[in-house]
Amino acid sequence: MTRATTAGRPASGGRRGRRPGPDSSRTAVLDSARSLFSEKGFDRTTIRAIAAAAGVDPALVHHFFGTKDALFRATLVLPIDPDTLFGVMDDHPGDEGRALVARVLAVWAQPRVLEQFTALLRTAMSHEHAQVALRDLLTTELLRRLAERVGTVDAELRAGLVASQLAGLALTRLIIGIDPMVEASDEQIVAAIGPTIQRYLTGSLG
Amino acid sequence: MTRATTAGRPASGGRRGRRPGPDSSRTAVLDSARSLFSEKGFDRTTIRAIAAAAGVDPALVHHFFGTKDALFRATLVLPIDPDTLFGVMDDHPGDEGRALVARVLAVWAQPRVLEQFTALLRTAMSHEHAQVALRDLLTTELLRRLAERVGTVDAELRAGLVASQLAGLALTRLIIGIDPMVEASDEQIVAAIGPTIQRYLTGSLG
DNA sequence: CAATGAATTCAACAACCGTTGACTTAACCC
DNA sequence: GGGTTAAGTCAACGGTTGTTGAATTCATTG
Repeated sequence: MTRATTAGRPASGGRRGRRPGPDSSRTAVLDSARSLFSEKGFDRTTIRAIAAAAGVDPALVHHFFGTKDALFRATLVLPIDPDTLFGVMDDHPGDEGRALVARVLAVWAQPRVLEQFTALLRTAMSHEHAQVALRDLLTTELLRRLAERVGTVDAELRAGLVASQLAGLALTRLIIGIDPMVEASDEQIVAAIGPTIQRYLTGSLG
Repeated sequence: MTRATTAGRPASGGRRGRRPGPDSSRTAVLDSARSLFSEKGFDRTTIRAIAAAAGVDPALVHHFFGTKDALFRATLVLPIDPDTLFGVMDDHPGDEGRALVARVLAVWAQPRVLEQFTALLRTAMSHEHAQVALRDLLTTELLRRLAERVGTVDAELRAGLVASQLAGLALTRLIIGIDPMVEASDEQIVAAIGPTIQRYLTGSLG
């Protein structure tokens, strides 16, 4: 419960000046921004809407973060430790695929992470900055580490295939909402997609 | 070469009134709109930019299509015949996965189709209309027909899994541009992803 | 060749957006 | 407790956007 203010619309009564009490309205702005960016994407989210959701004046957003792009970037300090993500693979030799999928689903279950990830995914579709950011994130953080673990000649292609299946899972399950993918249990997803990842990692691609 | 005008910026010299010659500037607007929607998505594409690319006044766009949403919808008369898409599966019994992937790649090779598809995908990320449109397109046109062909009890989940891998392929290869996925040849993609689709269709999901 | 209608442009409106600068109030430090 | 600094608001500017209505020119038909 780090949320300050009741997140209503105007300010606390319309008064001016500094707020009394433990005013962490900076994090309130960040939370509202994360939520709105995640829900509507970058372009359809206005600074005024963020400010209103945080119960704050629009000018305060600029006071804290400067520009809208900067606010978006501040939203994206990702709490996903790649080593934690891939470390689980070491614990299940021969069954890395299922382990990785289960891990990914567990990570997406964290609301904060889910919001950041969907916001990045949504924005990356039409905003060049986010597109580059997502590509770099996938390439350097994900693909590179995966390729290192695989070690074979076609490691990069294998890592790309893994990314493609996981990206498609995110798209159909989190963003677009294809019914059977949304309603399927985590266990069903792991059972269905795990072997695919396993084959992309270590199987034959011929 | 159905394109009219040289697609410059203003009009033909700045004159008023009706243009002489075979005025197919309506389709010029449609082409420009398709191209820009595909490149930048719905929100970041302005009617003024579309008009400029078509060498036409912004007001003409409204004269033809009314609202911006209507123009977008007019852009989306999809030339993908689902039966043509899935018909290829009948010709390769037991190898439907590879056949379907190859077919999908061939369809994406058509510039017109590629533009419409990427525009829809980009816009579906943040625009509710397009999101519903894409979901319905996938669900009724794609999943339903796929499910009919599969016929088993878990047909819907299987169709959803197919959609997830194909959507991820589109995302990484067409939109975000993950290097190994872009540079891979069609044959490599078919060889790698075809068996995945095959397993989702007819294999064991346990 | 006059008349009708459609194609096309011009100019502008109203709304909204991101951003800025001046101002006010509270918290904090010596 | 006075002074400094940061939090917070207000009002407004300049730009862009979707959209509209009137005016103008061409194609077409009788």
